[in-house]
Amino acid sequence: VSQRDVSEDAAPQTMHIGEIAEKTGLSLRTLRHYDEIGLLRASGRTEGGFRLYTHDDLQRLLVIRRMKPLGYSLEEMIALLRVVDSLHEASGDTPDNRERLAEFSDDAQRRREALVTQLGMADEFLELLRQQ
Amino acid sequence: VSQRDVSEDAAPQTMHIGEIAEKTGLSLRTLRHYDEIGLLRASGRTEGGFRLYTHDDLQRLLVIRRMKPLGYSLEEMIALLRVVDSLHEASGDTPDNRERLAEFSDDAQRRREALVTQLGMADEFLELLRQQ
DNA sequence: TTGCTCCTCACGTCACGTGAGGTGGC
DNA sequence: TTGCTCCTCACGTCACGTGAGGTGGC
Repeated sequence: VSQRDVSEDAAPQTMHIGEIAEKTGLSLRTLRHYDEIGLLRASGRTEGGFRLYTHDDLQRLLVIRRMKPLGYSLEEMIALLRVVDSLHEASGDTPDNRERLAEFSDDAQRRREALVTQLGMADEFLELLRQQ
Repeated sequence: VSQRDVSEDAAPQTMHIGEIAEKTGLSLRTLRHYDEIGLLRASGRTEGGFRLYTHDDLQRLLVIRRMKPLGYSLEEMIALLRVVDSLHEASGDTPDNRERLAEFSDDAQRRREALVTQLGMADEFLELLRQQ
C-alpha cells in the first residue's frame, strides 16, 4: 500500500512496460489502456516519462488476466477489484462490502458455468469437423 | 442446396428473424449483421421485405453459434464454412480442400486447448475470490 | 384497425490495434 | 553514439448495440 520513491536507496525492483508485457502476456497497448482508464495505473514514472511497475502491479495484472476469460468489462473489473481492496482495509470491512463481494462471487460462478457451456459447444463443433 | 420458391405449394416452413433469434439465442442485430456480411444470408424475403429463414439456415446458424466460443473472426467462419460446403460437392472434394479442412481442424483443436487454459485461469480467479 | 414484428439507415461502443513522429535509458 | 525501448496522439477495427423513423403481416 505504501508507495515507495524510486530515488530511495535499495530501490525495489521496478519494471518497465516491456517486461510487464512479457510476464503477463498482455500487449503494450493493453497495459497503456489499463493505465489510461484506471484499471491498473503504473505506480510511477521515470524522469523521462517511462512507466514504472512494481511487483504488486504485476500481481494485480495477473489477477486481471485471470478475470478476462469470465468476460468482465473493464469497468466491472475496476468495481470488483475496488471491493476486494476495500475489504483488505479495516475501515472497508463492512457488511455492505461483504454483500457486494458475495454478489460478485455468485456472478463469477455463473460466468464460469457459461464458460463450461461454451466449451461444450466448442466440442460439439469439433465433433462436427471430425465427421467431415 | 436447391432453393425453393416461397410461392410454391406446400411451402416448407420458413421462419421470420424473430423465431430464428429465439431458437439460436442470437440477437436480431447479430442475424442482420451476418446477413449483411454474408456469413449467413436469409434464404429469401417476403414481398414486404421480411427476411425468411429455412430449416437449413437454422442448422447453419446453430453451427456458427458453436464456433463462436473458439474465437473465430466472422471472416474466418466464412472461410471455414466455405471449405466444408465445397467438400460436400463432388467438384469441390479436392486434395487442396481436404488439406484446408485439416488445417482448420488443427487450428480448432488449438483454440479448444486455449479455451481450456482460460477455464483454468477462471478457476484460479474463483479460488482467489473464495479466499477473501 | 390495432399492435406487434420487421425494415433500413446511421451513429455509438468496447477493447484495444496500428501507424506516425518523437525521445529516453543503458 | 547507436539502437532498442518507450512516449503521446489519433485514427482504425471488429462485432455488434441502440435509437430513429417508417412499414409489413395476421
